[in-house]
Amino acid sequence: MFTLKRTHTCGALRAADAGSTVNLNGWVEARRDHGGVLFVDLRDRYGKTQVVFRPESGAELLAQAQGLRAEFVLAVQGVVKARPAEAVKKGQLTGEIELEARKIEILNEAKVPPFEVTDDLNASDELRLKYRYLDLRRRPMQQNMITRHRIIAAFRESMDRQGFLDLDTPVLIKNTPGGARNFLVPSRLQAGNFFALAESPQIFKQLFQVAGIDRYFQVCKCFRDEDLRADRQPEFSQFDLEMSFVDESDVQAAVEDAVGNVFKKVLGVELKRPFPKMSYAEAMDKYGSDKPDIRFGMHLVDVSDLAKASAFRVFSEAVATGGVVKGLCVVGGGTMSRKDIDELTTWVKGVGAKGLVWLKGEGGTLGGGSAKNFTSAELSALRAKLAAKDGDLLLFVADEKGRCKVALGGLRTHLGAKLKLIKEGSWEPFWVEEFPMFEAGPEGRPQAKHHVFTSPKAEDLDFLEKDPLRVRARAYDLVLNGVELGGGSIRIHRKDVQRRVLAVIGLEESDIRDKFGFMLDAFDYGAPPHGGIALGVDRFVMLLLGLDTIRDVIPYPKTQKGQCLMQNAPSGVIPKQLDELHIALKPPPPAEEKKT
RNA sequence: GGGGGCGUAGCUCAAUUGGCUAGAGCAUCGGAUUGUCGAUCCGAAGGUUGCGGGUUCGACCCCCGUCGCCCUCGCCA
Repeated sequence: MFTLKRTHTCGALRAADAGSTVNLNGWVEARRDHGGVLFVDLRDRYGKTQVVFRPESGAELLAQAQGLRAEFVLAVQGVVKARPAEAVKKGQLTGEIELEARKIEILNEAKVPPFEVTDDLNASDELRLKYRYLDLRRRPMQQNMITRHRIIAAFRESMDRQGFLDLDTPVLIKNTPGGARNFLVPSRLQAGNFFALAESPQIFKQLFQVAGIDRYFQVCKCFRDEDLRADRQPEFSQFDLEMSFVDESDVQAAVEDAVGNVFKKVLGVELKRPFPKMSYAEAMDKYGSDKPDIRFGMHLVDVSDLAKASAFRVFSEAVATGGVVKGLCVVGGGTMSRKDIDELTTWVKGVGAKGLVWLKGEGGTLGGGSAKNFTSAELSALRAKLAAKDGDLLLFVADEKGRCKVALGGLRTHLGAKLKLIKEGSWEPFWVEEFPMFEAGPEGRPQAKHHVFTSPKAEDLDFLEKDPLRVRARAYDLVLNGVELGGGSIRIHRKDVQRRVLAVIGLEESDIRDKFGFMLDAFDYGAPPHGGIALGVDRFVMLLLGLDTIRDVIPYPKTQKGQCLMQNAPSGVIPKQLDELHIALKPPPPAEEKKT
C-alpha cells in the first residue's frame, strides 16, 4: 500500500512550514528510541528530515516506529513543528523543524546492509562495487552524481549556444588497427565477422564535417580494452566535438568557452582566458611530463653536460650510452632523513630507474650522499645549475631518456603531493602544443603519437618521409592540475597528405584500402579543413570534485581487472550462443561461470 | 607481462620475536530509557585469520602456490 505520496522532499521543509500537514518519503537513516519519544532521520536525495514519534500520537504508531530499522523505505504523514529552541540542529537545512508523525506506511523493509550507508567511507572498494546501489545511496556519492550532471549540463549549454549539433554516432563499428585495443563483438548475421566497440567517434565526426555538419558535439561512451588505472576505465565518457573551416585557435576558443562555462556554473569560478600555451618540448624538459602539474615549481634541470665529463661513472656512463642526467632541487629538503631518501629511491626504482643520486646543500657547497664522488668544482657547478641553497636537497636520475623522464617527472609529482607544494583550490588549465607527429615504435618504425588523421605542421611536411620523427603535429592537449583532460588536433583534409602519413607508419596500399578506403573516398568529395577535440568527462568531474579516482564519479565502474562486481560480468555463455556466432572456444582456459 | 600494498567478526581495524581462550569500535539481537540527532546505559551473540600446501612442539605471524581488491611501469593513437 502506498497512499502517502510525498508532498515535499526530505530537504525542503523550513520553519515557515510549521503547522502544515505534509507527507515525506524516504529511507530510514537512523532511529533513536528514548522509550517514550522516538526519533527517525528520513533521507532522500535532497536531504534529511527528523521525524518524531510521540506517545500522544498513539501506542500503535509508536510500536510501528519501534519496528523501523536502517534503510527501511518509509512514507510518513505528519505535522511540521518548529523544534524547541534547545533542540535546533545548526548546520542542517531542515534543522529548525521536525515532522511530528501521525501515520506511517512501511513501503519496504530492508535487510541489514553489508556496510553502513553513512557519509563516512566505511567499506572496501570491493564491497562498495558489489553493492553499488547502496554506495550510491550515500550522500557524498549522490553529490558526485549531481555534480557530474551539472558539469555535463553546463557543457551542453555552451555547445548549444555556440551552435553545435548534438548528434550520436555508432557504437558498433569497424575494427581498425592502431591505437587502443578494441573490444570485439561477434556478428550473428555476418557469422565469422566482428564489430569493434568504438574507442572514439573519430572517423564519424570527421565524416560529419565532410557532410557539412560544421559544428558537431556529443557526450559519448568510448570503449578501450586496455589495462585500467585510477583514471582509466574500459568504458568511459567523452565530451567530443569537431568543427569545420577552423584552425587551432577556433577549436581552443570553443573549448575554453565550454570549460569556462562549467567552472562558472558548477564552481562559481571565472577562468582566465585564453588559456596559456606550452610546447611539448618545454613540458618534457622542465617537468618530465606531457601533462605537468604547474601549480608548483621544482623544475627538472638537465646536467648531462656536467655529468659527461665527471669521474662519477653513474653519471658519465649514462651519458656515454646515450642517456641523460637530470636533477631537481627540493627547496628545504635538506631536513629529509636518510630513510626518507631511501623511500624515494625505492619509489624511482619501482618505475624502472636504476637509482637516485642525492646531495644536500650545506656550507656553501654540496655534501652528503654521493658528494665524495665529485670534485669540489663539480659540486659548485651542480649547486649553481640547480640554484640550490644550504638546506636544499638535490636529487638526480641518470638513465635512458625515457626512463629518466618517467622517474624524475614522476618523482616531482610524487614530492609535490608528499610535501604539499600544491596550491589547493587553484585552477590553471593550459594547452600543450607542438607534439611530435610520430614516435619510434617497437621496431623503430614510426607510429602516430596522437592518431593517423592528425595534420602535420605545414612547415614540417617536407620531412614526412625523410625524417618523420622531426615532424610536429597540429595537435593540442588540454591539461589541468596534472591531469590530461583531453586532446585534439587539426585533421588532415587532403587525400594526398593522408596517404603519405599512412605510408609513413607502414600501412600497405591494400591495408589502407581495406581499413580506411571509405575515409579516403570521402576526402575525394570535398572535405573542408576541420579539427576538433575530445575531453574526458570522468576526469573532468573527478578534478572538479578534488577526487583522485574516476571510479567515484562513474555510477557503475569496473574493477582494475575490468569486471563488474555487481553483475559479475563478464561471464561465460551457453554453447548455443557460441554456435549461432560460429565461435569455438580454444580448449584450455574456457570462460568459467563465476559463482554468484 | 613486471614492481608494490592490502586481505583477521556483518563493517573498519588490533593482536610484542612464532607462544595463554584471536581483541576493540561500529553494526546486529535482547533489555532499559520522554528531546535525541555518531543518543545513552546494561547484556548477548558473532571467527575454517581469503583459499591450498609447507616449515615448526606450536603459525594470524615464516616459506611456496593460488584467488580477490587497490596503486604503479609497460600499455592506453
